[in-house]
Amino acid sequence: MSGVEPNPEQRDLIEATEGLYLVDAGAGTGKTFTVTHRYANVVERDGIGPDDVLLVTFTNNAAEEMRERIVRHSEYGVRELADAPIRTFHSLSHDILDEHGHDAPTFLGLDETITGSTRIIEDDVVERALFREFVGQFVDDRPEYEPFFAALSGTTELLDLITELSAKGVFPDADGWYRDGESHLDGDLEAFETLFAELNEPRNGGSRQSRLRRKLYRYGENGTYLPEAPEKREIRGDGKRVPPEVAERAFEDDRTALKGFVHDVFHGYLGFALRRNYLNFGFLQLFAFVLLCEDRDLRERLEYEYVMVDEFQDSSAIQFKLTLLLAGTNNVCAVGDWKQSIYGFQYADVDNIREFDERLERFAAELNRDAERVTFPTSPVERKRLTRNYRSTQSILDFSTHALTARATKRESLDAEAITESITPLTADTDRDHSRIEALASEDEHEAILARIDAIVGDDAYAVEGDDGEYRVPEYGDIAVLTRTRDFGRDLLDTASEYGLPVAYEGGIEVFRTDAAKLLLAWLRILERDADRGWALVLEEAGYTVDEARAILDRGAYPEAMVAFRESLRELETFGGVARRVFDRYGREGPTADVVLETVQSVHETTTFTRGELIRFIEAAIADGSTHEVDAGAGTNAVTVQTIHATKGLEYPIVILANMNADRFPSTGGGASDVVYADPIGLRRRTVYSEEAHGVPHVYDDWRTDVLTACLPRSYDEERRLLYVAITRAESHVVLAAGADPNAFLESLPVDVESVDPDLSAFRPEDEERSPFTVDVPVPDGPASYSPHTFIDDAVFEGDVGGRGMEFGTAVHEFAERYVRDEPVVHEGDDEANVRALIDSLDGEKRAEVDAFLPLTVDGERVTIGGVIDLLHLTPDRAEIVDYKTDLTRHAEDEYEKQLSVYYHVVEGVHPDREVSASILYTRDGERREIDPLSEAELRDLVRTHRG
DNA sequence: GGATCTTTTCTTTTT
DNA sequence: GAAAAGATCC
Repeated sequence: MSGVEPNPEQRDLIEATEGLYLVDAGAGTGKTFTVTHRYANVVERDGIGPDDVLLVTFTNNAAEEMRERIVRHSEYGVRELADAPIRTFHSLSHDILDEHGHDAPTFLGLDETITGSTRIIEDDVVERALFREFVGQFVDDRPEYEPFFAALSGTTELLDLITELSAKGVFPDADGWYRDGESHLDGDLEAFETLFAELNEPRNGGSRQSRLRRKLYRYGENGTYLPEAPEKREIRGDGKRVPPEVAERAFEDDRTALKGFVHDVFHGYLGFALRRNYLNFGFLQLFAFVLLCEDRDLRERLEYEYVMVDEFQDSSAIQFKLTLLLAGTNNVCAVGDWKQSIYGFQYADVDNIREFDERLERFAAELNRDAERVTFPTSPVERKRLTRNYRSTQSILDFSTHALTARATKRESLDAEAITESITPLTADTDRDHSRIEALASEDEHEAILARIDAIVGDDAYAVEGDDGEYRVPEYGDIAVLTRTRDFGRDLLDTASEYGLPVAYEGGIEVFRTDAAKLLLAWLRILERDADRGWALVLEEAGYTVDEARAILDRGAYPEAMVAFRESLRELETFGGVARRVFDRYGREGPTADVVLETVQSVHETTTFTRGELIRFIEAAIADGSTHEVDAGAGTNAVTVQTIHATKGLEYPIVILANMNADRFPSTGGGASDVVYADPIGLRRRTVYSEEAHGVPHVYDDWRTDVLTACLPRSYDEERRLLYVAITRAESHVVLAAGADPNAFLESLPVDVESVDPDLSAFRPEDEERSPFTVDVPVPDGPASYSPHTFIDDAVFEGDVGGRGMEFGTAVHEFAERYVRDEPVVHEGDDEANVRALIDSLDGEKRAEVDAFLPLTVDGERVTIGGVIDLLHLTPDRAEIVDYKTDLTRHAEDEYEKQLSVYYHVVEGVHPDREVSASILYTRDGERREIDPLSEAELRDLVRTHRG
């Protein structure tokens, strides 16, 4: 941090108080220092007081820090600033609604009111449950929307959409969309065509097909389109690029019905929330925005003479607009750094800062369309920058900029020059530069990191600057390990505690997904009602095989030691006591177990939960992966482990950036939702519900949306910024660490990667893992693919989503596969029971998972139709194909017919002497239906029509 | 260089 | 199940 006196750039900004400013304040440039001084400078003017200056931050912590520091720099004291508007957008909105929001909903055509008792829902688990309840009612009231719900995979997706629209300032009113909301939903054809054209540019100077054409190779392969969908060759064209007219053809369609559906759900939910007397965080801003738009007097009363927004790169569209409505003059100052924008998934919009002028103008014009709401001129915008960095050495700063041009994949092409040009270079304040920037890769990444930490501590080659400015050797507390994912951090933490290294994890952790929590859950279930699901896990943990466990469960003859332990647990009075006893017995100590214990204890103290309710609480916590804050608590001199996101704004002498692995960071792949809202294509749906197809309702895929989403650019910019944020946390040294397969980032950074074989002899692992119960039956080896964790996961799964949920289809499939292969199977619901009954009823040989690819020749071209057979049942003269289906409405029946026909011909080829048949088993009602396979000629025709 | 096939992934967290 | 990277074939 900078010294007491501001540097010239800082001083310049502190004194430039009048007018519009966009400040590019890079990492470690003393931003908070400057902003607080600027604030102090403003409030010291005649006639200006704290009430005239709005200072917005993004977290309550940051607001508090600002407030404290302003007290130090200004003539105002703690008390005078206590009520000063130094706030987050959310708390500001909350206050505005508290005081003036009673009738705000009427502006959206809602009769309900906002009152002082309206709660804010903070827990999204709770909100999701409420939303499900709302949807239940909604479906009853509005049966005409049944088809839309049939084409959706879940309600959460719909709630996510509502959250996203709220953040982007698109909301419904009584009979349409508030202000210009609808234009956002319609998308922007022109912008889309630009995007399309860009992606459709042939590559390599015209000799290679465009990226878009390459992407559309899979057009139609993962779904069924209605017959009027264009064929693949029509979409892809026969040259190097996709025919340009495809853009408009895919873009233009009538989405009145879809928009109507989303409108009614959104509007209905707003009413529901208000009737239930709650708002979510997004709705706070939504109503505050509406109120400020509609109530001119209120707006004029609330307007501030000076507005400063910190961390502007984290703002969303609606927050930008709120800023404009709250500013009474053009004394607006937005401070931020686009390079540190890493909250896109929370709808932070990096273009708010990157294209500030343009957005400012556009938003102001939108707001002023029918009345003057933004009363000040939106230009000129003066730019300021802070370029002196008080945190890192010059070599770390130089290195960090390479992160922004690092390739995310081997083949990614980047305009490195353009990126470099947009970066404001930072200059280190210190002349000293002894930084070590190194990279290591090791098969045992955890151990390699721990070994490196051990080597760094006390080594003066990694000297760090002490408070007195003198170099000193590093301690554990100087080191932070940053990772992309929580999982990695948690695992590293566990490994570290095994070796007795002082490591503390800071941030949210999915405590209930840890093995410790699962063990506790198992014992609670045993206590409650000797539940098999509990015993199964406990037996497995003790080393019993699946068959043994099953036998024990069947007879209810549990090992004596375990029964005795159960009785000893029964005597304990508190949940915390039970947890402690369980963890003691299993030797689970360390931070993760502590958090489970603390959470359980606090649940006991703050609620009147019964044991059954506690079990359900833990089950719910596991199901939605809810996180709990882990308290550092491992003493002061410990290595900090954090996710990169959690580390924002912090700094450490030595940063180890871990988990630079190809399969983790950046993440590629991933699915897409059924309803898509994205710039510039607007609101689309991926699946279409059709009534008429076969006399039975069916769901079809929408070819237009498939084409449109293929055109949306896939960018790894935010991943690069994440890398940048991590590196710029470091004051003195940076170590990048990877496992056996380093990612492309690491390969394209200018650093040598050292292969490491960690020497762990220096570590003394704590006590060998002991089994708390002796195994009193002989233990045969499990099947080759047996994994101890599958048992645990399976046991938890059922509690998970009530035995169903998103993994439902996969679970049944997996069950069958394992059952047929004689692999461990514990969890069994109705669907699985159906499948088991079917398999049991078959004699002869059964095989699972036979890949089936049927090569056909269509119009002289070879096409391959692929699939996976769920079960192949062989008897001496027959080969029967069985396919499990869990949901009757997902696909058109002819799709199943086609699939099974492929299997049929493949199996026929493999088993020429057997009579081949194919059938579908609907697991939901146990019904079995024989399919009459299409001939190869018929398949050929089908391929010709669907072309996919 | 394009088509086809195989493998691997589906995060992050604040209000 | 869907998307995208990477490997392999031609």
